[in-house]
Amino acid sequence: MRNTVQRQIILEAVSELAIHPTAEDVYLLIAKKHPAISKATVYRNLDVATKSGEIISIGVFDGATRFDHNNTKHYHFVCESCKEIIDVPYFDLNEKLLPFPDFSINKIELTLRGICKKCNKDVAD
Amino acid sequence: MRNTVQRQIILEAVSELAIHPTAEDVYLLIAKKHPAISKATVYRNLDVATKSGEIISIGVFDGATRFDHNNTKHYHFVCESCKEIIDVPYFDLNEKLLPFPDFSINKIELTLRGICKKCNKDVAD
DNA sequence: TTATTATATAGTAATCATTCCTATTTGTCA
DNA sequence: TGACAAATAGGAATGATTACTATATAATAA
Repeated sequence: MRNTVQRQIILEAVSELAIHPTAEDVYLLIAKKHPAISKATVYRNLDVATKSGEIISIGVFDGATRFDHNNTKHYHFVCESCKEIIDVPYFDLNEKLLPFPDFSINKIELTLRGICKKCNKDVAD
Repeated sequence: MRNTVQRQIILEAVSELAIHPTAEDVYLLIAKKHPAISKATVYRNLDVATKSGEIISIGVFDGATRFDHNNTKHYHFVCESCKEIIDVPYFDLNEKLLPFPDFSINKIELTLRGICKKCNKDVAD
């Protein structure tokens, strides 16, 4: 894997956006300062970085894949009202998964859906 | 909601396919016996049935949404080798989620990824 | 440092999943 | 049975992503 300028810029953009951007989000942010970087390069680099574990890809809604610069173990909460995706701290599920020895588990994806604190408050107002 | 012939046929196909078919899978199965049913009708009915809770939609990979005739609470395991999607029995996570009172949770989506028993055996051979 | 070479890129076309659109059909209910 | 709103068929349009190809550029060795 070659260390290209584009690759650096793309990964920096994922970190800068922080809040689980789509490939399109990343492309749009980059395009301001680096209009020559093509969308295909953004997609390819996000894919490569996901496979190498530098970032995480999550599929939560709308079809568009989202990317997470936080590559440590954690889960996600999606607010059905404001659509915000909030990181949920990791907790261990080993004991819960003991009853399923047939599955050799490499990865656990947990997505909670509901209403976030802020949106609940809005309703109360 | 009107009870159309197409609707019945589509929901029967989801049950018949059982193993988490895509809209395309459903369409192809139906097309054999009912070539006049359009793909748009398949998509629309799968969407309506998902919203009414008759079936469940899951997004696991490939971009294509998959549908589950089993509309009871349960989780999924995706084999990274054979790509099979296997239902995992429901287990309660309430105690694990107590530390997150800010989230008003309506739905829990848990997807495990790894290698299924059958594929693990194949490697051993 | 320079030449070599294989990999990455830019730009665009193509593909795939899904939704939209509209004339026509068909459940439903009076 | 008739009226009408809702659903359908079929195809066009959209949005996300991948494929393609000529060109550019990291990496490596001389």
